[in-house]
Amino acid sequence: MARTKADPGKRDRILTAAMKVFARKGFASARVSDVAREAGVADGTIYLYFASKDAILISIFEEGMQGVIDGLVKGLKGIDDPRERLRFFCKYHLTTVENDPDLAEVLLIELRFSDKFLSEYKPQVMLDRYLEQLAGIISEGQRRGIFKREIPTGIAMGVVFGSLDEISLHRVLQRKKRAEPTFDITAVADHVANMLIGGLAA
Amino acid sequence: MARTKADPGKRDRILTAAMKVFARKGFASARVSDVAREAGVADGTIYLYFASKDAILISIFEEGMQGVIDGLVKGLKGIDDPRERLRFFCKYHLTTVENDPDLAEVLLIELRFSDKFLSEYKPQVMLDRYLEQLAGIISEGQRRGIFKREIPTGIAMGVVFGSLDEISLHRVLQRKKRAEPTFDITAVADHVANMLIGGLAA
Amino acid sequence: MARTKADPGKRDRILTAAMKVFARKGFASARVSDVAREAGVADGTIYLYFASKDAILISIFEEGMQGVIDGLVKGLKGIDDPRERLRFFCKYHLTTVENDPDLAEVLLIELRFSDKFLSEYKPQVMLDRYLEQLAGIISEGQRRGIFKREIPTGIAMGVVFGSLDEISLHRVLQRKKRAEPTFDITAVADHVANMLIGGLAA
Amino acid sequence: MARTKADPGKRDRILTAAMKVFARKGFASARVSDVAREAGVADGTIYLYFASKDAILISIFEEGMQGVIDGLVKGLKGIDDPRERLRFFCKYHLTTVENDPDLAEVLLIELRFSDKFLSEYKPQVMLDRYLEQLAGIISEGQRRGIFKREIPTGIAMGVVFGSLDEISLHRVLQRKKRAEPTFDITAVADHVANMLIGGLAA
DNA sequence: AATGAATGAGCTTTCATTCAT
DNA sequence: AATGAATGAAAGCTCATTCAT
Repeated sequence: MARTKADPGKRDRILTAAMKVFARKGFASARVSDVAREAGVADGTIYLYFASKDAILISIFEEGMQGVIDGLVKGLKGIDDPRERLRFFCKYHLTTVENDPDLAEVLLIELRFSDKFLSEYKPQVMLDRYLEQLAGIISEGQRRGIFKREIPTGIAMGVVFGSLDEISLHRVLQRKKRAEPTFDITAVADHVANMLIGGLAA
Repeated sequence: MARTKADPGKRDRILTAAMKVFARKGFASARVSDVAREAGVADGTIYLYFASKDAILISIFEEGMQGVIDGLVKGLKGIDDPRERLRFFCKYHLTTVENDPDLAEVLLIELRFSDKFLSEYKPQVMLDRYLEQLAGIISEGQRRGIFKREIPTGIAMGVVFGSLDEISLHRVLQRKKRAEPTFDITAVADHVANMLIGGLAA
Repeated sequence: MARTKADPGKRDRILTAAMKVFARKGFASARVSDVAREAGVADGTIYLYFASKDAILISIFEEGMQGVIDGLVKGLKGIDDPRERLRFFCKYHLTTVENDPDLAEVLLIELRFSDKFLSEYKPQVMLDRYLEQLAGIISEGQRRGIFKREIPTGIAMGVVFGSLDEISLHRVLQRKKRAEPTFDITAVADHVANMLIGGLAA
Repeated sequence: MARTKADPGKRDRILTAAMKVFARKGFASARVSDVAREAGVADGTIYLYFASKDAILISIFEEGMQGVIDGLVKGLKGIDDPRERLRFFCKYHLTTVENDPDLAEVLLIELRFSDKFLSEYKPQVMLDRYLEQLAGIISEGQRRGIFKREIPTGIAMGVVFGSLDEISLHRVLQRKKRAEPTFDITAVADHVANMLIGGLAA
């Protein structure tokens, strides 16, 4: 029952394969045997490392988000100005998506809607830990009088996160159509950050 | 075979039921018999009005988006100032989602990712018609020197649409958890519009 | 329950339509609604004249075979020489198939194998009444010393009926491929009769 | 997906079971689950060896006819006199049917009418390869002046094949009614061959 | 530990039959 | 008598999961 000490490299290979397959076909339409083929293992082997198809998705959520959050927290250390912290958040989000689009797609899409088919799992929890960081940046900026106080923090968070999400997603989808992106991702991040900082500036 | 002159009310009932069910469980996880039960008809009846499960989803896309676009275009008529046009876009988007959250959820989620399981259907086309309106608002504002010219239109669109999408989605998800929304939707729309206009203002 | 005095012309139209449809697609693959459309009536109307899809097939069997047998018996009246009676049998069989290929196809194919899907119906009964005539011709010829006595009557019947059946079927299938038949049907009948009479002649 | 190196015995067991079931109920009325039960496997297992229900039937056609044709060709080797070749053809046909009546029934019945429900498959091709052998026997006999030249070869073929087909079928159907056959099959073959040779003899 | 053939529940879809109009 | 929309019981097929090897 997936409580095993087996080759940890194999567990990772399955997880990576699953990201790729779930990103390509969507979780519900992906088959376990697709994941197995992609990982180069037999169907049954999957079940030595994961209890079910759902469990694979959940592992991607937990471990993927954890990695993303860790990187974010580390990057924010040492930046003080809320404007620069916000700019970093934008850059971090967009480059992370750019660098691991399969993980990004699963996190951005499947994670958010997984409550539709995953009963008993609260995916929001991991996402909230990510958003907490953003909440901190904005509310601190407001406290310091750098960001407008009249805009409710939750709404500002929605604008920031939504912008990044949409732009990430757009690039991911473009990439699938093999379209060459018009702008370099850091240029995009600066434009977005400028616009958001402009909108928030007191 | 959808070759029927029958009770158009029944076709609508099926479509409405399908929206509800697809919104609740996601298209891939929803069963045709769920839709039938929700609509109060027999499973087979569905197939008198729609050729397949996919065809139901596509009808929701086409007819739903068409209604949304028509309403938007009509509402924008008579507004001249790009700032006010943008504000109207925000309000329209958010109230539309608020008023028909099932339709919104299907359009926002399933429409965008349907290329993963619907072969041969290009959902993006309808969505693009909606986004064209937004593109028009922003580029006209830039032309008139009201909005910053240095921000690429496509990126600004991503920020606007992403913000609205995220906030809509957030409210839809909150509603499912039966949480009382903190703000009235028009208040939210104004905050969002203010922030976006602030970010864009030349 | 199909016990009706309604328009007998309509009953016939349904029967004729059913022959056509069953001939074209086979009984099992034909749909009742195909028959209805071909007959120009509503699906439900079928059930005012026939108790079930099976009942239509059985009616074709019974009424079709009865007509064929009546014509055969009438034609044989007045022919005395067993060789000429056999020749007439061949001609009659082949021209009947040629003139009403839809009926022929249903009788030749579906009737003979209907015990596979029609429980409780003995199709052989009607066919046996037809074959009885052939049995009479052959055994009388043997009795009179015109046909070989050493060949068992049943086997001779099989050869005669099988020949005609195969050739009929072959022509029916050719017709479907819209191939022009090489020989006129009466010429074919004469060749076959000659060969069979030659094989039987004492 | 039939992409398997698995137990070839199982594939054969499914094929044999399918012959039995198709022979008993007809292809169209037989259910895949009937075949599975008869073969002693689960429904899904069928699909590890065959892509569809149709594919099972086609495999029976191809492999069954191939075996029959191979046996015929081998048996005809070494026989020179067209009369003896024809006699062998009769014996071979009738004993083959006698020895594997399920296969025979599927080949004789379903193969010939499969164009009614199998789109895109030309079953006639395999049957024609069998009939080619017969055509060769008859036309060679005619060339040598042993068989009547005035009878068109195609018609003679129809008589020969139809006779054998009818008699085979009759025995198959008798067997189903558990009636004891009156004659040994080789005796029948000799009677038939005598009659046919008599009819053809120059 | 790893395999992959086998399983069978559950899905979409079809179509003979019914029945309110 | 006639209609045809509606029904719902199957049927073919898929695929997550199991388990003998």
